[in-house]
Amino acid sequence: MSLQTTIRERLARRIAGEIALSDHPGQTMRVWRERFRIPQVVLADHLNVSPSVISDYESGRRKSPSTSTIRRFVMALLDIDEQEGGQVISAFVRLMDVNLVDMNIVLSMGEFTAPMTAGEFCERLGCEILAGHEYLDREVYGYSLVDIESAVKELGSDGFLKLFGATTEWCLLFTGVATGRAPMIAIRSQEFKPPLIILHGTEHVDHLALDLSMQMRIPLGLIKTDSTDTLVSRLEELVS
Amino acid sequence: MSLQTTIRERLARRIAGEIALSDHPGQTMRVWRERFRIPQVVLADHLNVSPSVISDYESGRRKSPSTSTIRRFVMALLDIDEQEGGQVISAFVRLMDVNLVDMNIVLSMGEFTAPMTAGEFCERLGCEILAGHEYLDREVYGYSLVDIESAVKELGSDGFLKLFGATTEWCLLFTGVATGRAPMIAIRSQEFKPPLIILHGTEHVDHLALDLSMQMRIPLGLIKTDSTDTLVSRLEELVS
DNA sequence: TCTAGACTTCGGCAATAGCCGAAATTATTA
DNA sequence: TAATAATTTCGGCTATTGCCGAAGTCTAGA
Repeated sequence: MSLQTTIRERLARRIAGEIALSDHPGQTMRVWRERFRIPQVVLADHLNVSPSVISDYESGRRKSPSTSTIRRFVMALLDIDEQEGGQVISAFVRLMDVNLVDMNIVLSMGEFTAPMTAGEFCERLGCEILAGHEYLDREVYGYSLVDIESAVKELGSDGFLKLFGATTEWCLLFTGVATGRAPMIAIRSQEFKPPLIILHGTEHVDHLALDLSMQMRIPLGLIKTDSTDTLVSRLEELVS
Repeated sequence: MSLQTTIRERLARRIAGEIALSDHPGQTMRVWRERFRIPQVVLADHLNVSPSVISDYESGRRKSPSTSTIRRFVMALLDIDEQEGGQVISAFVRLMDVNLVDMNIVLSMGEFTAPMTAGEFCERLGCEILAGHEYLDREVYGYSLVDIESAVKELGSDGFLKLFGATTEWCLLFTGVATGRAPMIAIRSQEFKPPLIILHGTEHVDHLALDLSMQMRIPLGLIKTDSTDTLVSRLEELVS
């Protein structure tokens, strides 16, 4: 069994488990279908059913789908994604080794359909750039939104290593930030650096954080959006 | 959300996912119920159904149970185990951080209902003792059977650390062993040592492995059983 | 504004699931 | 060996699911 197969099986099991345990399995089915960005008609076609069948499930008409329905649903998501290059599967692969999504450390992540520059990304997010203006033409391929408090509590240094290694070429956003220095210090000790760092959850960024940003030649942004949920929504809009 | 809750949720999702994805969900339900060592009558009573209902599911009379059935089943397993001290949940907790069971690194594990000495464990397994006879009175609380080839391929040194840290006071068995030196070298570099090491998969153990065993003061056993599956079965008999 | 695409709603029907309870079988324990 | 406990089998009944297909709604794009 290859590692790739193991990862696909683990992702399948993760998805199937979430659906099976959900109080609203239909809603959870929709969440995952939307994460895979597969239209109902495409999924229905793949499963040899009418699109209304998918809609009936997702809308909750059937309160308790059978296990065979779940299995066919999940396998279809993975098969279709693989036929299209495995984009979503690979996004999850990057982070599953240290179970970041499970532990609510990574609140949201996504790969852009086309890369954009750090400057363009900040502009679309309405993000204030504090440092590293001269590096804003770097390309960014995706983002991970990290809850710094959970990360510090629950990850050892090897976990941080994997977190940062997994997100090379992706913007790292940190929420729940106090001064900004903790994530910058953590990143400084890593070999791999993200192309862009964005902080969220504070009005004031420590000048040490700014210094580290300049020292590492990583642009540093700040979002003062009030709510983490709002930030998650806006980020997810950028990848849809 | 506490870490403990996270672990329980992850275990629930793991179990539910396995059942939902299985070609024979009833069999998988039985496998997990037996891992939790819960009789059908106890589970039925907890779920307010007749024992024949559980038997019907597990025997495959219903080919495709609904998600609500799976959810109730899984939650009942966890609830009953918690009412009895969380023995099975804690056995899984020890190993989930590095996803060893997922990756087929740990092929089997179990906690004894009562601790036994290293000597007694070896005797019940029909295991030849190569070294460390004077340490055989140490108590052993459980076992983990590790596929050394998978472990070496897929674990970094931090993974080994967690593997060995998690199994303190449990016998470590290694299968797929060639000479025996690799696991001994790996263990030598760890702070925590198991009370007993047993090798499987070779007829001859390298004398360096024996030296390391004596140096670390860990009894070393050897099982020449032909089949890994047979070993798994016999180990599982010891914890039932 | 119109068209196309995506999704929803819902009636209807066949198939299957959920469960009871009785009787039988198998396994365990005293 | 006998009693007890655990599990299985199966008929039967009600409830729900799986799915079709038609018609409708909403959104996006030309």
